[in-house]
Amino acid sequence: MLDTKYDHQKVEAGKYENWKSKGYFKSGDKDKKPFSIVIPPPNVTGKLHLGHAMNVTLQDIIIRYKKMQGFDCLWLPGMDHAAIATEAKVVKKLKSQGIDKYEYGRDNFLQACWDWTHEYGGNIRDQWAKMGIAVDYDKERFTLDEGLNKAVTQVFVDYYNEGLIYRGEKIINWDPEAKTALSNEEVIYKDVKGAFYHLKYYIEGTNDYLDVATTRPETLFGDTAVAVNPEDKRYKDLIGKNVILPVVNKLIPIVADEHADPEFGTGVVKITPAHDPNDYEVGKRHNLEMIVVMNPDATMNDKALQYEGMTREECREALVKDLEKDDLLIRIEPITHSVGHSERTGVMVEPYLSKQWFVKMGDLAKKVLKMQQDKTSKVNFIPARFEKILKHWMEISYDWCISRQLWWGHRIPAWYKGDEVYVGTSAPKGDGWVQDEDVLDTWFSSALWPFSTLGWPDKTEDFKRYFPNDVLVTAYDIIFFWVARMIFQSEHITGVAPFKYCIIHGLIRDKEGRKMSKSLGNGIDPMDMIDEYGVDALRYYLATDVALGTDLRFDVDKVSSTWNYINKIWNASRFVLLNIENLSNLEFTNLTDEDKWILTKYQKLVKSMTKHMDKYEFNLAGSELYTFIWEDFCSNYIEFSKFNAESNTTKSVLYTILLGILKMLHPFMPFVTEEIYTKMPILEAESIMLTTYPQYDKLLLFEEETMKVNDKIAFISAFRNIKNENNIPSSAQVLLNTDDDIIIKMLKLQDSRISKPLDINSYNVKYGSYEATIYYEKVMTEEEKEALNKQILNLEASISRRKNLLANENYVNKAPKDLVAKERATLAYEEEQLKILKG
RNA sequence: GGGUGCUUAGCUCAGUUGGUUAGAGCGCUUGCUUGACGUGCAAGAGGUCAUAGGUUCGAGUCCCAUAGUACCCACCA
Repeated sequence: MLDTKYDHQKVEAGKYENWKSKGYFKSGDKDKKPFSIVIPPPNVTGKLHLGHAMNVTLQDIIIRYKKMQGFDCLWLPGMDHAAIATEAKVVKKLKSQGIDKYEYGRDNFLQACWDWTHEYGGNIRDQWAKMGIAVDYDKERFTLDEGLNKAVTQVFVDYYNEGLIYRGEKIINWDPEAKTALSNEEVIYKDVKGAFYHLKYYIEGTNDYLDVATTRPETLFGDTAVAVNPEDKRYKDLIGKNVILPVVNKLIPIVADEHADPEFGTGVVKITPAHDPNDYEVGKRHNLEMIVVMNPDATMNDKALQYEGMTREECREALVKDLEKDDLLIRIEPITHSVGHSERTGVMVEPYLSKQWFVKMGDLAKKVLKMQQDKTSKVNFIPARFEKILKHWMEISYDWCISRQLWWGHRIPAWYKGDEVYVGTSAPKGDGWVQDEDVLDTWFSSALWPFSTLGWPDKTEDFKRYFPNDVLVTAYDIIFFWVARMIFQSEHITGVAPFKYCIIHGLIRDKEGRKMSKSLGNGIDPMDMIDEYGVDALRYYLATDVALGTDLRFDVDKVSSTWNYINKIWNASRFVLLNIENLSNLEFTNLTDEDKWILTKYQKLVKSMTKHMDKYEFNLAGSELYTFIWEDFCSNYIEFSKFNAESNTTKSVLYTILLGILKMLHPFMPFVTEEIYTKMPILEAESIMLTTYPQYDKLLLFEEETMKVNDKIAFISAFRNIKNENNIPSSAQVLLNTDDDIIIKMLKLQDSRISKPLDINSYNVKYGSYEATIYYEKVMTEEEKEALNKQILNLEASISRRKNLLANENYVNKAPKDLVAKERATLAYEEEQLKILKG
């Protein structure tokens, strides 16, 4: 039997291990229809935060629901090697031991990364277990395991042969801390305080100068031109002439280019093709020399003359001082502008001319846009609006820089010998070939995740059975990084979308709506929540508090009130179990109106729950279930059942409803439902995980009785209202127009019922066919009179509104019939009420 | 500059294909040791659904405009 109190720690203990060891999470039953999800792989060295908790909860709800509906569910778990993130951590760790990465050497370093991976990967698995997620551990993958390495290499080679991957010297985003290239998506723009430095670029052979404004004076060593707009009248005559580059004292041309905006600043731009993406384009158009002025660690190189060896910041300071001394500085104008920073290391990104590998995006993106136009082939986003983010990215997509100057990752399968390049799945024959030192962007491998995890490029059974995936669940901030890339990779490589539905949820913020971050110290560890309130409460809250795609403001009080809800379920179950202990066979003869009422409500609930679950409307599913459990089942049916406790039929109904509730709750709160389920006197299977989801049966609807009981409940409520509002004691005598046992017992009228009217003031209560007169004399206070008047006025207004409505032929003819009928009934009720109030 | 949300009760949020006195949790008021639960029960107060138009018999819901707010993308020499 259940304890008197819900104890989440006790309930959760041991269950996950049991499910896992019994093999309930495993996929592969060929007699069933397949259903597959791949988990968004968390960084192997990371720690699950609330965002992950929400993400895996939603997936687990889907998986458990589909399992109960008879699907062969594969939920494939795994982790991401997270190239730059992991490498940064390992570098830091080695550094703390006094070891330098480069001195340590590639092989040793990689060994250190693997050690780190094995040490931390277990943490994630422990946290998954705490969350209770039904992933198939037999299928677990790692983005850097042998099979995925094979897939990555194959894709690289194929793309190269198709001309979709190329190596070229271009401006890329350089992270001087990690000393690697980054993709545009890995750059975060932040507003920082800076300045426009207005410098004098003297025009050759004159004493005139151009006022050139720059936020980055230290890059002037790489200037190979200044540009003006061809339409700018101020400078038209100067086009083709030269200016003297300050400090360097060399001549550079004045070129005409659209890039220079006459409206912006002075209309003159210095062109540094090797350190600015726009200038790079200008440089290409005008065939300008491209001079890199920095080392990979963003210190100045020999092109910076006497400033060589200084950092960017030191150089700027010293240079500005010197310019001022030489009267080459006009003024410094403070501004706030946005500057790119590395997502991982946080340092200012340096636009940097460098030789890298790229994926040519144009055609791949177009193919995705085309695929999305076809309803049968597209990825369906839920909510649908997020498809626009995908489309937008596909429209603007620039070539993707995929090489990283790191060691922890998939090594690029390219070998060089002099000017020769060889790209292949294994090293070329012959001597003198040297493999590319670089590895691939971590997102290159995760982009293949939906099929590489299933054995592709081999045509494995798993690949044939579980690809394309049915659903992918992720947050909207990852659409650019991951979702978009999975889609174009899959479209090109397999010819189809990687998944049919892409479910997008929001981010978790703190109670004030701020992002959770280390610096603010407002982060909440899901494991702490689980300790305090239990994982069932956390899961239910995360899945049902907000609509899909909306950010959630995390409120501990709500987790706490979810705990109360579970406690309520626990106690209701306790009551039912106490009453059906000796139930051995189900019996549905002689159903009372109340039995029929709850069975009907239950059927309607099943229908609507199935609809919501199928549409991934978990918040709606949650609240309907909540209302049914708390209002219909606990407040009403359980109370009714107390008057019929010995009946085997009542017991059977209690059992049926409780079982159904537990099943429908199970995807949301797996632990407590399992605990209660196993205490039921009749079991469908040894675990609730193996039971089937309730099926809607329209033959079990009893509309007439349902309406009758609805009236009874409304009548009971109206009676209590009158009693409460008027402070009528329980001893007041009551004349009832019905012998209904439920009404009498619910209102506790057994002793105060009378059979004839009394000749004193009375209160009248009426709903539907039920009517009561309560004999209790009381003088009204002014306040009460006022309240009564207000009530009367409201009623009169409502009645007249409703009369107009029902007099409107358009409404009566066009509106659904049952609605019109309901309106008529309400009107009748209101008129009765008015009569009573006017007394 | 382009885009996407949001604005509903004191707070945090729901609100299915438009259907007529708008829901929940928490908070608030009143009463209650009712034999599953005081982590509870019963009753209640509280909203001109941001503003202004339009479509419709009917708008929180659809359309247009405005304001506030948040985020994304681009630009920022």
